Amino acid sequence: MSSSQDLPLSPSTTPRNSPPLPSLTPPSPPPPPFSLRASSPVPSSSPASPPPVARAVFTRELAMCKASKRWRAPVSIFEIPYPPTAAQPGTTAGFFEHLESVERTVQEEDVTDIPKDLEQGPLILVESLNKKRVRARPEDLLPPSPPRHPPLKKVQFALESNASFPIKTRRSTATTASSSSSSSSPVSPLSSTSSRRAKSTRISKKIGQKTLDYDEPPQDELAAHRRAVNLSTAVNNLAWGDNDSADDERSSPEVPDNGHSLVTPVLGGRRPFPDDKADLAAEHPDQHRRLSEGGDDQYDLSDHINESIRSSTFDPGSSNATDTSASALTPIDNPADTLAPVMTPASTSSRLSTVTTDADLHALIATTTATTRDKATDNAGTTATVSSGRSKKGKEPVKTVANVIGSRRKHPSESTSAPLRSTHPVSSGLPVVALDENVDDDTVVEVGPSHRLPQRRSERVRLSSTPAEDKTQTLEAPLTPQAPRPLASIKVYTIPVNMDSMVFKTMRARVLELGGAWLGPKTKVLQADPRVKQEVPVLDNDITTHIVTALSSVDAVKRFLKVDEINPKIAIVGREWLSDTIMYKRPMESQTYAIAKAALTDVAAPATTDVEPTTPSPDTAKASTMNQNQLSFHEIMQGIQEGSLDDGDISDAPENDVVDVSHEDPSHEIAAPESGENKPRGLSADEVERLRREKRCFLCKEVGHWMKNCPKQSHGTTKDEVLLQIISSGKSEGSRRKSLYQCQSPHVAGGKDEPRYNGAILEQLKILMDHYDKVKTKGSKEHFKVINYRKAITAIRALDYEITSEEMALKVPRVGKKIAQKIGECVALGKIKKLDHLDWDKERSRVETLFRSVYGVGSEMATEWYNKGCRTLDDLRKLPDLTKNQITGLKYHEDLLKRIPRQEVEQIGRIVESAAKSLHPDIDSQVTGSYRRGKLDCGDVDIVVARPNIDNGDELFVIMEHILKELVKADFLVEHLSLPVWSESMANQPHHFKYMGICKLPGDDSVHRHIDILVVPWIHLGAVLIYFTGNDICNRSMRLFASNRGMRLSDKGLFEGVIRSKARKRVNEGRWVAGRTEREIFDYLKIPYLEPYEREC
DNA sequence: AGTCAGGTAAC
DNA sequence: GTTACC
DNA sequence: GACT
Ligand SMILES: O=c1ccn([C@H]2C[C@H](O)[C@@H](COP(=O)(O)OP(=O)(O)OP(=O)(O)O)O2)c(=O)[nH]1
Ligand SMILES: [Mg+2]
Repeated sequence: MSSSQDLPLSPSTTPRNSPPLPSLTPPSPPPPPFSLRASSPVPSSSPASPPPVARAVFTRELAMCKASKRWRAPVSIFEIPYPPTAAQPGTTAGFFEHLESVERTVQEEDVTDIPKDLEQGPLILVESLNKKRVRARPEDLLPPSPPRHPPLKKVQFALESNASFPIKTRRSTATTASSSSSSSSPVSPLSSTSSRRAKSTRISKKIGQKTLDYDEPPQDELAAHRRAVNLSTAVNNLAWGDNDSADDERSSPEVPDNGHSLVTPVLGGRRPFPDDKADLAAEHPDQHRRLSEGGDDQYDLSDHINESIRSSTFDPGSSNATDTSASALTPIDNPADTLAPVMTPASTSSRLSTVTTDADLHALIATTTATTRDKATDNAGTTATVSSGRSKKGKEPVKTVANVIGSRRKHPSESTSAPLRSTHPVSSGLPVVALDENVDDDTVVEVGPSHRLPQRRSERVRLSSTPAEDKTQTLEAPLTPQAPRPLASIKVYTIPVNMDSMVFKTMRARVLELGGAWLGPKTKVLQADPRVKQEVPVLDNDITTHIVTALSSVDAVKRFLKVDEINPKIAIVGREWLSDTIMYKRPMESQTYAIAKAALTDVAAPATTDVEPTTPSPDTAKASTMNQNQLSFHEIMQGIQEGSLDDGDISDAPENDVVDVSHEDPSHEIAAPESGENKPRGLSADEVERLRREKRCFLCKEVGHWMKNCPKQSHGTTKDEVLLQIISSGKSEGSRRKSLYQCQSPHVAGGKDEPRYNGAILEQLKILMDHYDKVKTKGSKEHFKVINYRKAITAIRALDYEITSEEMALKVPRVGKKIAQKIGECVALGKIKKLDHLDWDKERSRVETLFRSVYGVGSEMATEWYNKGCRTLDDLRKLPDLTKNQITGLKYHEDLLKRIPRQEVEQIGRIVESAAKSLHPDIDSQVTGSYRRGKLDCGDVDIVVARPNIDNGDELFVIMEHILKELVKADFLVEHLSLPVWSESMANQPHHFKYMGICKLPGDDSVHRHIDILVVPWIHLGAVLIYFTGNDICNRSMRLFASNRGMRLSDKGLFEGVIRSKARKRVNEGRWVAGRTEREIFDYLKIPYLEPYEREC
């Protein structure tokens, strides 16, 4: 059982000091990147026993914690790091200092090591945090991926599964709205037809608007639109009181429930998968092992729950720990810890995996309720004696819930919708970076030799050299003007429409520098300028090689150029072609970036960013159109009408698709794992390396980043960071790390007190900040002012000493002249002068703050409404133009303002998890957000869901759909704030689905809670965890850090080779380089790994 | 003087 | 394109 | 408002 040996420690699990490099580990079968549910080495803690290494870490950190006086054994580990109110002292400074120190490290090494590597060819130097170096092949840097075959299998399997999941008969009636009180679920089965989706889009909109009149709402109307109603509509109506109970009856039965049939005797090693995906599991046993082994037997549900509660010590700390199963299986070392009512990752996940039926889910909810109540009785947070404890109070509710559930459950056979079809060929591609395959070979670039340019040389171009020569470029001599002219063969005509002017300008500059010719407009005229069209240069059909545009169709291009025909030899490509061409310094293969011939819909809007990389097939246009039609989750579920594409979609040559997918994926901005790289496949390893180097130089030279980066890399870090480091290291002796733990000890007792220093200062600065926040958040400057106040406040809060003078304050990172002065006043006079002459309208700020506390109401509307005379929430409720979210925000205003105790967060987490697992036991979930950072209470519940090795949108959407359906059915989700959207283009690509809504645990006295659920691709999990764990300031800092190095960090991963205009606006996508695990990203950025609790910046 | 993250959904 | 939110 |  204990499979600790199976789990190569994932990078993330390992302590900072530990060596293992993630990417290098995996031999053939990629190791399970990690488990969502990481239990980890958090500072104190002695959760379930972790694998050896992790254990060592535990021990070490535990020792540190104990060293700090305040350590208390039996308490939840989170209480230690987190004082109730304040973030731990030292954290802030620590974070920045952290980045700062990283910068140094990077510089030193980059300069010396990299060159060396280059000489050695294909190898790329990778440095682990602990300075341990390892050489890895480029592909090792990429997500380990499964090989060429698996992907194929995946696809095929998807197809098969489709067959096995016959599309449910979509009883449109299911869409009906029901009263919230009623138990039925409004959710209807999912329809998988693509065409339907397309159609439904519009319908839903209509309906959506209609729902706004919920007050007087014509049930008839609802009935009329029944088929088209989407989930949100239904639910909202339901919540608002509209109801159609009759539907309940109908819909429930009709909804087939796969969950049921899927249930399989769980566990026991490689149990077969419930569905057709079994073979997939077989292929990647590792990935499935974790959960499979989690529990060998079916547990009694209540036992699971109790167990998880009892034994839990959910360690939010570790990120993608792979030791999940290990910890799950290992006995708990310290019984005392088990008292903490924290969710145990391991135990929970493994055990919950047995929860596969509705009944189980409901039972879980019921049990949860009981548990909750018991705990409420208990001293929160300490003991959760579920078994005996929950008797009276607990039972009653449970029963009730159970009954309800029971009735509802009678239609367990409803099924989850069939997996969405992923086979559509057209949908498989997105802007492709033509690197895969042999770029060199296909050379093709239609640019056609025929139009080889004469000598129309662009400005500063020098003699050209082949791209290959570029490789000579080194850090030392990066930007020689005599650079080669790799783009000498192209003459581009770029249409500025839908492009940012700075981006346009930057692209032009790059093209000229690289030897290309620029035939179109030299600048982008402001849209407002009506003359824009008149200034468009005439298209030269003879010499132009490429037309670059953000327009969505060739027809649109013709219209813009005012021409009837365009020389077929001219490649009409999306702007991605140009940015990639610039990035790689070689003409990309045009076809990949070709735009649609014609748009079916005239909506040629935002095609800008993602031009369909369609192949010149007739389907192209269709595909792009379809992409524009996004359907809400709901619409799909209902499978509204019949669109014809449906069949075509499904029947589309599966085999070809399979093949295509495996090969095309790499082209996606987020390279498929198997592609081996996001790096150009057709390029030799050294060329790849060269590109990497060039990127730096490139950036430096052109964009201006280089100037900043270069210096940084060569000498110092940015001032901010250096300063911080010096300061922080100077003042609080023992490294920040230490301070981190140190801070935990002093004041942090579990209680509520906030034993922090500088209380008066913090309080007054907060008032000022709030003031500025109210005044006008958007006026650009005020916005950042508020952010900086927040940073300063957080930094001060993290201090472990009292500030006694202005000078002293000035030394604190992120406290500048002005704030230091204010602090000086505060310590000297007891009050910040400014507070006295704030000429602000106190009433206004009070009211606007109140308004803004309503979900969906921001500063703009708050101000507007105040100006209109509104003063109370009731005034707002009467407004006619409220959005749906504002309506629900008002409806649950009181509840939503309440903080959520960790314990409740865990309960909610378990419910969502069980819903997810009821579809597939190996689906994993983790509560992130402030919970994972260890906060004692949270503003909402943030949950991430993923399934090992599942990356494509279609499959993920099914998971999301299933979860929502189950939770709505269980009356757990009572209102939707934002629903996941589906479009055909997501099918074969990684895609994130986000749900935001309001949930409520069973029980009359339970509070409505805001919940966010993300269902994400496995390969993006690390990036998502970083993003969703936050905090926001930490995210922004890391992103800025990446940005300063020509990279980009988002929830999709870490990208390199990102080009930005002078205004710092991004010009291209960049190449995906990391994202599977958190550690992978930290490593690539060369930032020492930060545990979640260290991310409270 | 210019930067201050990057993304999504809803309208 | 704006607003609000993560 | 802090920092480059
Ligand atoms: O502007 C933002 C807001 C949030 N996030 C990320 C970080 C954050 O941790 C996570 C979840 O957001 P949420 O609003 O739930 O914040 P939280 O950190 O979980 O705090 P709270 O306790 O208020 O939920 O999303 C961002 O990246 N940028
Ligand atoms: Mg949160």
